[in-house]
Order: sequence, then structure tokens, then C-alpha cells
Amino acid sequence: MKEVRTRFAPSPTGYLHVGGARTALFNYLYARAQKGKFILRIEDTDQVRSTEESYKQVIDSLKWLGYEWNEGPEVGGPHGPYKQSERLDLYKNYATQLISEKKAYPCFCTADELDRKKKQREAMGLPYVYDGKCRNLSEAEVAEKKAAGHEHTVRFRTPAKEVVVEDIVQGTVRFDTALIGDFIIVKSDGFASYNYAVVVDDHLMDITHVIRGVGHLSNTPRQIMIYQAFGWSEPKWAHVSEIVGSDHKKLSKRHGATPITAFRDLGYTARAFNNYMALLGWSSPDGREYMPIAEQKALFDIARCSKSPAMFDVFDLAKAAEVDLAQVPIAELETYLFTKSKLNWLSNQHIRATEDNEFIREILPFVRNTKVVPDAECNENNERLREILLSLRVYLDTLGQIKKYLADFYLPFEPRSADYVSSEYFQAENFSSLAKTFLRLIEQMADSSGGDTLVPDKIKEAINQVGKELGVKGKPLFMGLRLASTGRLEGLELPIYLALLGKQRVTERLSRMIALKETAVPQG
RNA sequence: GUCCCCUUCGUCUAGCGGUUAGGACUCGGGAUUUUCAUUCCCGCAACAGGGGUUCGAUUCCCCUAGGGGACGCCA
Repeated sequence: MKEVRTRFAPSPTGYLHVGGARTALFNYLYARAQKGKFILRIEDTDQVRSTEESYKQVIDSLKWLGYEWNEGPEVGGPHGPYKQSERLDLYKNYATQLISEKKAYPCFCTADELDRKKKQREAMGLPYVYDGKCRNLSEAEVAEKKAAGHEHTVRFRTPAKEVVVEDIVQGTVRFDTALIGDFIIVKSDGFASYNYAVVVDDHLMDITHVIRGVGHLSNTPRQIMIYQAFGWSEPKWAHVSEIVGSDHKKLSKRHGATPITAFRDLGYTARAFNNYMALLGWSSPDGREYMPIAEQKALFDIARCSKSPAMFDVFDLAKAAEVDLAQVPIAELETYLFTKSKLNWLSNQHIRATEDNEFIREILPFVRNTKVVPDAECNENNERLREILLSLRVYLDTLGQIKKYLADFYLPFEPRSADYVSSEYFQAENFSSLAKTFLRLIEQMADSSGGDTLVPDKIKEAINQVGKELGVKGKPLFMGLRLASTGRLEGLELPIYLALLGKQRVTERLSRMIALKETAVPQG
């Protein structure tokens, strides 16, 4: 059987967002599932809007997502070049062929003229189709206009018929070409238009499956006609559902057309983000949702893709109203995320599943970014930092969230009244004695082991010791000591928490809490 | 306006003529965790509406409503 070849063909006229990224993912996954090739092609025939900066950003996003292309920019391949702007001669030659076969013709209508006609039709409530003014120009007329220096485009001579699109996702869809008319395949600047260039490229690059958003379905009959004009066999079509924002509308800047790089900067792993995107319009045969990409590569099939649009539901619209989510800085963007989204849940699952060293390596840049941990301590070999990060990982939906937790371990202790004033454990009569006894034991512990190190097992013993000495047990004992030694009502398992804080910080907190208690409840 | 597509719990979805309409996230309740989180149970929650076809429609057909897309010298 013929090798499957898919492609992703972005135009460098903006950044990559979920819509495009998901299309790239599906192409990539399908190629891998079929043991085929994934090709990247840059469609930069729009001279006005294409930019180098945008190109770099798109490539950057694709690399982060991990879609290794077998052929394309940077890696090359036997069907290059992979930028349309470098394939101009190809388009020109094939266009010449079509013209000589009378399947296409030069058109000298000006943009203004066409615009006027279009507006007239619209005013009458009629659909606009090119009227064919230049369709039957004689060779002499053409030569004359060219000689006179008139600019021209090249139009495809659309035959009157019905074009049938056989689509893997959409099924059989029929189009009447009368509604299409003679469309432009070469622009007056000499560049190929999209519908024409894709066909030439897809054919020459031997693309077997065209997987893209349904938005392109109505372009497909035009492309099929071109395949037929050349006598080329068409690829298999697969038009997958579009992705909509939380407002049920097409992804707009306000509602979710956020650059992929923003999610990277927020601290989502590419693994989690890919997992989430794969679920937008596709489902695994056995219904599993949390899935390493390796399994997606094995299981993915366009035949299991849904026709109905999927919602990219990760933003809290109530909070994000009136905000351009594509523009806000990362720190602010975070506040507009729906914290209980499936994306976050998946992200947390992936963070937990990450191998320890890998996890540390990935999170370190985010740790540095907090500026909370001294630069000198920000390295993979720092045992204490390592322990802290590893203990905290279950709490993280994104790597960026680490900043919420790190201050407690690295910054000077700040008691929060909300944690203790109305707490029954703080109000308890024995709070002070609990704290003092614990403080004494902790200090002794430090004496015997030396340095700042606390050992979880020893702390456990000390807790029991406090209970025995004061005749306290159960919740009052544990919660009282938690509050007294950490100043917090929540957190890691106490012995581990304290060991990670270290002797110095624990004794300091105990003293502070004792002082607070004494100010709050004067002697007597 | 014309053409095309879509419509199952709030969200992602399974389903491809006969199911108590299943799962996941969220939410609610409970158990465990002497804290929060985790984990584990239990629960709430859907076939857009109306006509057909059929012994039987979530599933097939038509209409309506809602949504999306195309109708570019943009891709």
C-alpha cells in the first residue's frame, strides 16, 4: 500500500493558535499512526501579510508542540522547496500549460471594476460570480492588452457540472460549479492563489491525505476541478470540525484564539496540551482520555473524528469579558483561565506522571522566573529545592503555578490572620503550651543532629511526645501543632512539611505564633 | 441573499434501528487522609423542536429553529 503523506500548511500571517495547532496535530498523528510522513509547508503567497516574524513564531510553536516534520523548512526533503514563495516558477509553468490547453485564461478586469460589479450584485441580493468578461478574448486581444501594459490575472475556466467531494469525515458532499464561476489561479502580482498553489504543491509533494478544518470544504470543489484539469488523481479529503470559543462562536481573539506560546509560557506541558487538543473532535476507541502522545500516535484515526464543532473551553468568560485574550500579558491571562477545566485536570495528570528528573528540569525555568528562590539555589542538584518541588507537584495544574507555593518555603514568614484568628486551634487554651513544648523538642532535635536539618521520623516522634506530655491527642494535637509550627491551616503532610522548611524556619514560626497568641490573649 | 455543514448531560464525547442512552471534566454527597489537596465510592445532569419511514427511532428522511463556514487578486 502507498505510504501515507500528510501535511500542515500554515500561512505566516499571524501566530499559531489552537485552531491551527489542532489541525497540525491531527495531520501529525495520522501520519504517525499510519507509519507515514508528515510534511510542513509554508504558504506565504500573500506578499502583503506574510512576515518573517510570524514565520518564526509558527515554527517555534510547532517545535514546542513536538510535531517533528519529516520534510519541510529546516529539514529539507526530496519535494522541496517547502515555502511557496520559492516555488513560483512551478506555478507559472503549470499555469502556462493550463492556458495553452484553454483550461485557463488571462483576465484583464481590474480590481476596481470587479469590486463595483460585486457590490451591485450584493445590492440586488444576488450571489456574486465572475461574469466571464475575459473568458473568450481572442489571442490578438490578449496580445494587444499585454502590449499595452495592462496587468492581468489568470482565471480557471470552470466547467459547468456537479463536483462531488468524497470526504472521510463529512461524507459525500455535492457542489454546483455554476455557483463558483471562473476563479483566479494567478494573481496580478504573478503569485499563485491559494486554491491553485495547494493543488500543485499537494500533487508534487505526493500528499495522500488532506486533513484540514471544514472551512476549506467549500474550496475543495475548486481544487478538485484543478486536479481534473491536470489529469492528476486527488488525495483523500478529511475536513474536521472547526473549534469554537466558549461563546459558541468561531475562535476569536477575544474568546480563545490565544497564541500557543501563551500556554507554553503559562506552564502547560506540550504533552498535556496535545492530549487536550486531540480530544477536541476525536475520541479514542476505548474512551480513554488521559493518554500519552505515544498512544495517540498509535490509536489516532480520522475516521473517528466528529463533524460537530468542539468548544475550546478553558477561559472564564465572565471574568474575561471585554478583554482581548490574545494580547494580555501571561500573568494576567492566568487569571482568566477556568481553573477547573479539563485542560487543567489533564495537565495535572501529566505533571504527576512525569519522571522525577524530567519534571525538575521542566519546572526549573518557572522556578527561576518566580525570583523567590535565589539564583544560586536554582539547579537540578539542589536537594532541598528538589524535595520541595517533588512534594508540591500533585498540587500543580501548570508548572507556572509553582510560584503560589514557593514563597512559603523561601520568603520570610508572614502570618496571615485569616489562618489563625478565628481558628479553634489558635483559640484553644493550650495553644501556647503546645507550641512551647514542640519548640523545645525541635530545638533539642537540632542540637543532636546539628545544622538546619529536620528528619520527618523524628518530627513524628516529637508530635507524639507533645501529646503525651500535655495529654492531648487527635485533631487538636495535630492541627494545633500544624498551626503553631507553620502558621498555616493547610499544606503538606506535617512531618514532611516541617522537614522541608528546616529547623530555623520552624523554630522561628513557632516563636512568632507563640508571640501572636500572647498578644491576642493577655496574661491572666 | 445563495450554497454547504453541524445540533446527545454545563463542557469533551460514546452510540452507527431494539441500551436502565455509557464514559471523562465540572458540580453535590460520603469514606479514607488526625489539614488542604490527593485517592476511593455514590449521586445530579442530555438525544434542539415538529412531522414522517418502521413492529420499533438518539440512530434513516423532510421541515423549522439555532450555530458555523463559503461565496476574495486571504489562506
